[in-house]
Amino acid sequence: MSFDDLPAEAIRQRRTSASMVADVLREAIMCGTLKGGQTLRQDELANRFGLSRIPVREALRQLEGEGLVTVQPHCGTVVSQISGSELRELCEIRVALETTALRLAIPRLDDDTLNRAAAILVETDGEANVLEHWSRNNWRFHSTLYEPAGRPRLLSMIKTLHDTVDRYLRLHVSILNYKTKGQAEHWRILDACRRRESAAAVSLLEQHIEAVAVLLSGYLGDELNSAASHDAARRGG
Amino acid sequence: MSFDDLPAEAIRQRRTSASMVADVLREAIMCGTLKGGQTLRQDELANRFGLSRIPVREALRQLEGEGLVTVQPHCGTVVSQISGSELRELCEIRVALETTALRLAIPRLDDDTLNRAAAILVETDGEANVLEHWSRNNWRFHSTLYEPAGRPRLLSMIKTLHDTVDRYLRLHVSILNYKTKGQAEHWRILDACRRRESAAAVSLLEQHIEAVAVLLSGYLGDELNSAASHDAARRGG
DNA sequence: AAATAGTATAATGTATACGATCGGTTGTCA
DNA sequence: TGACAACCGATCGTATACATTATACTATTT
Repeated sequence: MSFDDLPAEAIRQRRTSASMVADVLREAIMCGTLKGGQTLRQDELANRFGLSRIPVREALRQLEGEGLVTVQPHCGTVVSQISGSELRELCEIRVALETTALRLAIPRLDDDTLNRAAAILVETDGEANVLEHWSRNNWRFHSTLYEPAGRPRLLSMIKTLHDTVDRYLRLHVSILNYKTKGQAEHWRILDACRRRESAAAVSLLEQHIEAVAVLLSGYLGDELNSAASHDAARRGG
Repeated sequence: MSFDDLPAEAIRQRRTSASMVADVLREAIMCGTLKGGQTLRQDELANRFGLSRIPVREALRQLEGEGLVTVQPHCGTVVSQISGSELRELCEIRVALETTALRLAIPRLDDDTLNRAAAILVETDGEANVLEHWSRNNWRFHSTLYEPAGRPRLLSMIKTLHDTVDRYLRLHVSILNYKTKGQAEHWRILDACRRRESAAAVSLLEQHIEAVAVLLSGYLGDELNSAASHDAARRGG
């Protein structure tokens, strides 16, 4: 993440500075460079980017709309922090949406798509355990299976959820421990897809996402587990 | 929607002008006062609100983050327009999420909640066919059933989807034609919930939302129907 | 000594002003 | 006559400057 020469880059790419600031901050939040709860001072960001506060403020507003930060009037902007129970919820939502996508996609999966998905898994098996590579290939695999469903909005929502969960997975889980298990699950899902066994594939996918939730439970602890047992505690107003 | 004295109102409510502009514009877009495809000029909005363009720009950025408008650099901001196939997609997503919410909620539905849901339906049956009342009570009924699930993020996502679909429903569908059918479906869903018949309730809910999609199909026409038959046409990059 | 009011400082919110970009129009040239 | 280039108005994007608000510290009072 380079904070330098942003205005020049903006001009080169024919985009506004505000958009690029939003991109950089979004990436930083997703990567964990900017951690949840951290407050963002406009002046500091503006200096760092070599801009005035105006485009920085607009970027922050956009990120607020995306739910990545919370702007508190006169009190600064803080990076959104997700609680354990919310993460578990996001996994539940992922199950609902991703199983829908997979169900729609399976009848439309052609050999080319299946081979591309397999190639991604082979590539992931072969390469070093770099966090960024794993995250990237993880999403590439999932989205390859979902894309044939032909549901762009659904895919976009899934990606947002996936990224958010992934952000916490990166911070709290040792990738070395998870990669083997995760990859094995990916292969099983792919096999079920190959055999066009929709119910089996959906079930495996559900377990796969559920496993992520459990993994996060272990690291984020009590709040998550208690939420699972008596989840009526957090009723929305 | 009053565009006047917004700054004074902002001070009174201890909020920023930008937030209030965002609220007013969001409401206007949701109500259909600002129609999809319409371009929003910053100067005009600023004059109307009695503000400079700065808070207006920030409001637009926030709405962009929420997906309600699209900011095209140097070319203005346009109110997002949803195609028929996208609307159909949103209904599919609603089915996935709302059935999940209802499944989680049914074991937790107590008599008080069921009575409140029934009261909303009785109230709706009794009152005049005013668009706003119907929309409002429609959401009140659904959310009353989902809230006991204790999933605030899920509920929030459902509300966003509900509002978006509702926005088009209002514009294109005569409420007089739909209210009777919709209410009848609501009563059937509530009955299934009363009997704690989860599968039946979920199935009825699915048909209820599906009916909305079909209704919109009728009004938005060809694109929607073609999307249903060969939906791979719109694959996302 | 503790609590409260007042003040100073730092950060945010907004207006004004200027520079940059886009779209349409006009004029010229082939 | 058609196509292309230069101009102009309108609109957008950003920097600067000022107003407002919150926080922390100090001083005074009880």
